[in-house]
Amino acid sequence: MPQRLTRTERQAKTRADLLEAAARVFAQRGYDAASVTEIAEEAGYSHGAVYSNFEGKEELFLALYEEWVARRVAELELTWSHEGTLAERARAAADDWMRSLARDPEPFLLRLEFTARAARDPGLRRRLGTRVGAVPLAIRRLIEEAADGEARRLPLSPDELALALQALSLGLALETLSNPDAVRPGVGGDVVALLIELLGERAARAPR
Amino acid sequence: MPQRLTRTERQAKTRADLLEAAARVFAQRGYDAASVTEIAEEAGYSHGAVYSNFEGKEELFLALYEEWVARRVAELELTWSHEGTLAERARAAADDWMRSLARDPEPFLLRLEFTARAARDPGLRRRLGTRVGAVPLAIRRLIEEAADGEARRLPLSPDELALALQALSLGLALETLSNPDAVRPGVGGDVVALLIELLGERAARAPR
Amino acid sequence: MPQRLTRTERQAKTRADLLEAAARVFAQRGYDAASVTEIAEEAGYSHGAVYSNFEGKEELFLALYEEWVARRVAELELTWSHEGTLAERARAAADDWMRSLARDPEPFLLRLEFTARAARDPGLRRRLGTRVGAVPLAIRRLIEEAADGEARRLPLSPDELALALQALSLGLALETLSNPDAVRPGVGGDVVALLIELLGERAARAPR
Amino acid sequence: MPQRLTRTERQAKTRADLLEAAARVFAQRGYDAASVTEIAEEAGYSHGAVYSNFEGKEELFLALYEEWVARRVAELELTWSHEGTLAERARAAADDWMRSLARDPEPFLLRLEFTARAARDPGLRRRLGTRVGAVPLAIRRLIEEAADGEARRLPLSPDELALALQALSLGLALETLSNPDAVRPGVGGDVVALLIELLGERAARAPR
DNA sequence: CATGAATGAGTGTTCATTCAT
DNA sequence: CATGAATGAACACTCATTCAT
Repeated sequence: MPQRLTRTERQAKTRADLLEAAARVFAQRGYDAASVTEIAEEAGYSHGAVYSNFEGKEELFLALYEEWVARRVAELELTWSHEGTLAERARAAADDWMRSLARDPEPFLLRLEFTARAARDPGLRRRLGTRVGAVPLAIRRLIEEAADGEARRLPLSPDELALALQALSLGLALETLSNPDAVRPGVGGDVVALLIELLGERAARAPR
Repeated sequence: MPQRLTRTERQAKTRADLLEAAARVFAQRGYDAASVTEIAEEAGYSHGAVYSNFEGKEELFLALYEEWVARRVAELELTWSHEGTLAERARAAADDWMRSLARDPEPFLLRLEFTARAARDPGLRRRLGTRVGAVPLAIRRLIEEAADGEARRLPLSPDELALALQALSLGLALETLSNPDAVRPGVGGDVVALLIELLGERAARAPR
Repeated sequence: MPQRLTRTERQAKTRADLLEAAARVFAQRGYDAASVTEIAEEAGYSHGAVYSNFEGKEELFLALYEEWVARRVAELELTWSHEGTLAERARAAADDWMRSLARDPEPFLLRLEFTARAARDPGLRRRLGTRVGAVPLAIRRLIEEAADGEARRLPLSPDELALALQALSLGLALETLSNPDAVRPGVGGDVVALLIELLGERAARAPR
Repeated sequence: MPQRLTRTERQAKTRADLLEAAARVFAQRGYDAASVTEIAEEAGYSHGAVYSNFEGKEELFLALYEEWVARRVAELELTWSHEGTLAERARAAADDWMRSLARDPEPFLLRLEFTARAARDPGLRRRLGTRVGAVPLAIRRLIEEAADGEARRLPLSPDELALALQALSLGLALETLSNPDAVRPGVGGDVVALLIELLGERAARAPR
């Protein structure tokens, strides 16, 4: 039984090892400065192993990024799953995001590198887009789910509310990176919660 | 008369020529792919001229970026200078920004590249920070100036309102680049104006 | 009946499939650029199959080259078997060679590559030599067979006449490849026939 | 005076050094196996120097090959310049060629490599062709010059005689490389001289 | 016999930068 | 100030080959 699937299992292990090592090395050096050889050696393989398991450096990165996005979405769903009003949940999610950024900014930094790169490479834009798009999709879904009694009446469609919240989060992340001192911890949650409360107040006064 | 200041003028001309060429080449290729030689030749010099006028490629870029920021601030001030309420001005500024992004995304793309790069290079972070910081500074100043009768009563300090508006703009820019179809033109202005109106409504109902 | 010799037959089939695929791929790409994997896949196997049936890439090529030489010799013999004088037969053979070169220059090109390579690799020289040598051998044999009444009296031994005819053919092939326009079709046959006629004329005037 | 042209002279020296080193390294290893770095180091420079003086490895080779061809043509003209009949001169030239091949086969081997390569690369074919073509051109010119009284009456145009002599030489070179034992030293001269004599004899008996 | 994961040798090229002129 | 020859660091990728299954 432990011998079954040996072939396949071993390959899966190699792949996982490489992804783990890639996470460390990309984080430390950035995409360009990270060499395939260093990643492979960090994982205990020859660089050729990367080419046996991925199309190349870019695909390795994209596979890794996909994992990060999935993890981010899972975190978001976990945070959101706690009880509370829409505003409370959104505040929690925003604070969560800002904390994750402070703890480990690398996925976001690498996203920035790749967004710039993708703007000059249509093929990459498509491949990156399908990964990156998962987060706003999840946000919209969560808002819609939470919206049974609440969000439906807001003077902003779930779509555009999701867009605005995501934009606020990304923008604050960018500002934090550019000038950490200018962004008070907690301001993200405050602004997000305030926005939703304000929307709620207007909805209350001017019901459809 | 045309010969006066020849020495200094000539150098200034070379420098200006190089910056102009750099703008074209960086925009077309991105920072890494733009070669010093190509920039110099685009300007009609040899690559050595770059090293006579700038410390190196990075300083050339930073000087150029400084110009872009100054231009962006000037545009912002111009847009803002039109009559109107705070919300109207903010909407105009946001729409203006999104249009400038659609027309010429390169300065923003290059900022993304450099933000990521700066996160791993403290010296660069400092040098980039002093340039990039000019925009949020200007936004805050404009809000404060416009706030004589209006903004002072808002339930958000000018500082944090400026931060939020800037974050919204940057975030929408990032989303536009990642997935152009997801960002309706005009949504930036709508959200920004809505936020300010909502703030105003609450202020009206709950005066300090 | 269709099941008989399955074991051996199947292997022979694989080997034959690989050789056939190798002919196509080597011809299309040249030796270096042809990859073992592409050859194997062209034949419908994995690259490992090549290593089960041949020592490696070089041996695969040499086996293929041997086939080409055998085919070339067979063609030569067929052409030669038509009735005629020595000069007529030689002309036909030369024209035949030049046509086969125009139709499919690859075997000759690969020979050039390998001749150069063999000059720096004694082991390869030996292995290539035994294959390549079959053609001049055949030429000499054909000349001798045809020489009953004729060639024996020529002022050049069959050996050296064979050498000269072969040299003429190879040299014209090389010139054709280097500058196709400089080599009129048919010039090969003309020169070869002329040489033999001239030899015959002298022999007639100055019998041994 | 020794300081004048320093800049230019120094560069010319570098270029010459690199060509000289390239001759040694290409000869020893063949084109593919010769690395740019080894050539540069053999000449006492960094590999970058190659790229300052030549477009790349291929251009370096082609420049070198051009020199070889020029030297070959010069040798040919020197040999030919000795007094004698057409047959005597052609014999001397052929023997000379075969000796130069025995002494230093590398230029010819490299030509074989490049002929094969050029057959799959039209751009290279053109660039190689202009170099290689110089030799047959010279042969034809020499024949025509010597032909005042003699060659004009031969039953073969100078063009085609040049072609035949060149083909014989190239073909014998190829055979020598493939199987040195099969090619008696001097056979080249013998055959070439015999061919011309035979042509002369027929011309004498059947004057135009 | 055939497969395919993993190995690891091998290299041309680009380009920012320096510095002598 | 501007030139441009020379430097040298840095790297993804291909592919023949091996070997466990």
